[in-house]
Amino acid sequence: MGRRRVTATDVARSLGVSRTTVGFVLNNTPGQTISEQTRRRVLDEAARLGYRPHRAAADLRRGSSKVILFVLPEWPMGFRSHQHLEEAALALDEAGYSLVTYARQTAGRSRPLWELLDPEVVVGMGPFDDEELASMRACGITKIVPDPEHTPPLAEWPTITQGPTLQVAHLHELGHRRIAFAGTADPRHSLLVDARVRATRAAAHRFELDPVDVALVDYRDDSGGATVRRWHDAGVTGVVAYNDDTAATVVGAAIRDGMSVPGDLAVIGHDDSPLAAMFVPAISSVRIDTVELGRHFAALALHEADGRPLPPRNVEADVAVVPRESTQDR
Amino acid sequence: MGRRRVTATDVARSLGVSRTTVGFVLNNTPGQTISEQTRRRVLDEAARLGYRPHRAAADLRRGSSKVILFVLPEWPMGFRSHQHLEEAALALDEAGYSLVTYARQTAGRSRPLWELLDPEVVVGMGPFDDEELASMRACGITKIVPDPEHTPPLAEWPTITQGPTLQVAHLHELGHRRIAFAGTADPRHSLLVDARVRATRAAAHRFELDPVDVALVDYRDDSGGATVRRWHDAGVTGVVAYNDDTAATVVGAAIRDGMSVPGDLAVIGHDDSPLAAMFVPAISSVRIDTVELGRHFAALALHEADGRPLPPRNVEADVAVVPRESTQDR
DNA sequence: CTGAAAGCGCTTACAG
DNA sequence: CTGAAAGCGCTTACAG
Repeated sequence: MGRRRVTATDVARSLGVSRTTVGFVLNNTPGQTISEQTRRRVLDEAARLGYRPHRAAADLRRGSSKVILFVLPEWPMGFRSHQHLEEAALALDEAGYSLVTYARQTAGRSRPLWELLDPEVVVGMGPFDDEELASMRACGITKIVPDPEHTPPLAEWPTITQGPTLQVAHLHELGHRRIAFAGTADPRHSLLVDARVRATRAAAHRFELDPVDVALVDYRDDSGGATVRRWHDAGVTGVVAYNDDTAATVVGAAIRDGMSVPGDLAVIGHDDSPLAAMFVPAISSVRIDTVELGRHFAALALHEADGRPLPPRNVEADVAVVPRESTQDR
Repeated sequence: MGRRRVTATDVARSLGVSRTTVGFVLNNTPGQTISEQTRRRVLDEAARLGYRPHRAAADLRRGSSKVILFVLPEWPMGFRSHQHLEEAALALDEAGYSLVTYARQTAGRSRPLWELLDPEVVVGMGPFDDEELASMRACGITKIVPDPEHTPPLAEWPTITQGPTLQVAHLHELGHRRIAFAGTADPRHSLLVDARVRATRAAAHRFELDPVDVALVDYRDDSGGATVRRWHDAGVTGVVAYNDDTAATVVGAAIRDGMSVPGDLAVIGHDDSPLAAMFVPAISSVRIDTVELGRHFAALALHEADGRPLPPRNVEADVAVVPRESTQDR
């Protein structure tokens, strides 16, 4: 039990071959001509002894870690978004890299994971702020996705704009001419709220709708009620909500205020979370399928890591409206 | 930009002192007598050159990683639970360890993070299954919390039983004699559902309530509706829900079925998530404050890592009922 | 087809 | 108060 770890030297000694040979076999080093018999013997013996390469030693020698760090956005991701991480992990695994995901510790003063892991590439699912970039550079990390020098604003990322565009299209189709946007007051979301506001306004403009009023609501106070009354008085009939939580806040406020949903106010959320289906009335939403997105991020990371060809840019996610009671009467 | 990394040798050479001295200063090695002046010069020069220790080299030499890995439970944690991770990270940071959190990749076949990081201790927020334990042991990881040999079943962890106990007490206080338990059909939650069912039954027994019927509901089908009708026919008047999502499913089903909440059926959730406050009617819940829990886990980890005194066991979290409309009429 | 050997950057016992 | 040196386990150029 408490015996020291098995090293490649142990495997070599036990077999009477050299460490080098063992190394070549275990690393599948190209350009070497190890007899099939030796190869098998090494592999079998390594398995028998329970050999596992010592990561620190390999990293030290290699000079790099084979780790790719995915930094999750500061806004809590919808449950569905996690599937694109799985996709990315698979793609990177095949390429010999390990994907580690990192949720920023907002409050904690603990050191960011990139200091600890020496990742070869750091991939952000949203932009990095200056402090983070400085910290990465201090660690000698130069491979950063998206490229900090040429990151377009979030509001121009196609995967960000697709959802709001569909939300507006849905309301437009149902005959709404004056719509409003409801965001959350939670500051972690503010970047994304901003981006979706812009996308919503752009879409409304394309559909020649009235100017879009924007309000931030908080489920813990009456901001929802006040907002809903104001919108109603101003002739707003449709609401694009930042996400399903926000949509629920707006719908809840409207109902508590005696309005009918969707009669007086139609509301569409974003993410198609379980909440949207559970709510009474059930909340229309937008579902984003992000499997392809995961592969895209993995490809970007590999491009940075070892110069593989760049994947095509501007990937569009697979997006669909999920119509429910909050926009359409049964 | 592209210059190679700064090593401790660089710092020593630049100052005309030995590597050893630099090492002693940088590691704050106890029992050494470095002059304050030298100490300052080393520290300043290291900062000026932007020296950062090479983790892989230090790990290799030290023979250990100074990493403690927290494995998140398979059930998605409530947003509030993350605060105890922050607490733990702080406590460990002070002790010279780094905390890394790891969310199991359920679908992906990617390798678990303990293979990659060589953590000194792996801490689970719930029990590990046999496959995981085998994988850890194959990696030479022997320090595992909770101790796989002596882990009481989840249903006996005080932090698990407190919530259901309060839920039952709340319904009992309101005069309910026949209650039921609603769990989720989502398999990721099944362990925790089980534990809470047992705690609920135990509490109901203590209060001398009628036997507790248990049903699993799924917001995507009519299981909620069928369950609610069955319970109503059986004289059930109060429902302990596994969490707020489940509570919302039950409340939604009851309302859609024409029942009144809490008149015909009182429902209390668990976690005090935003959803509980947003729902119409607002859902009573149980709030668990887990800050102390974080420190507790950190202390357990440090005990394993370097033998610090064991913290007192059986910590109770700070728990409170948050009464809302779903159990009490306004 | 296989082996002897260098060296990654660090920590730390040992010797002044 | 400070330094010369060993060695952690690995990868890989080089030499047979």
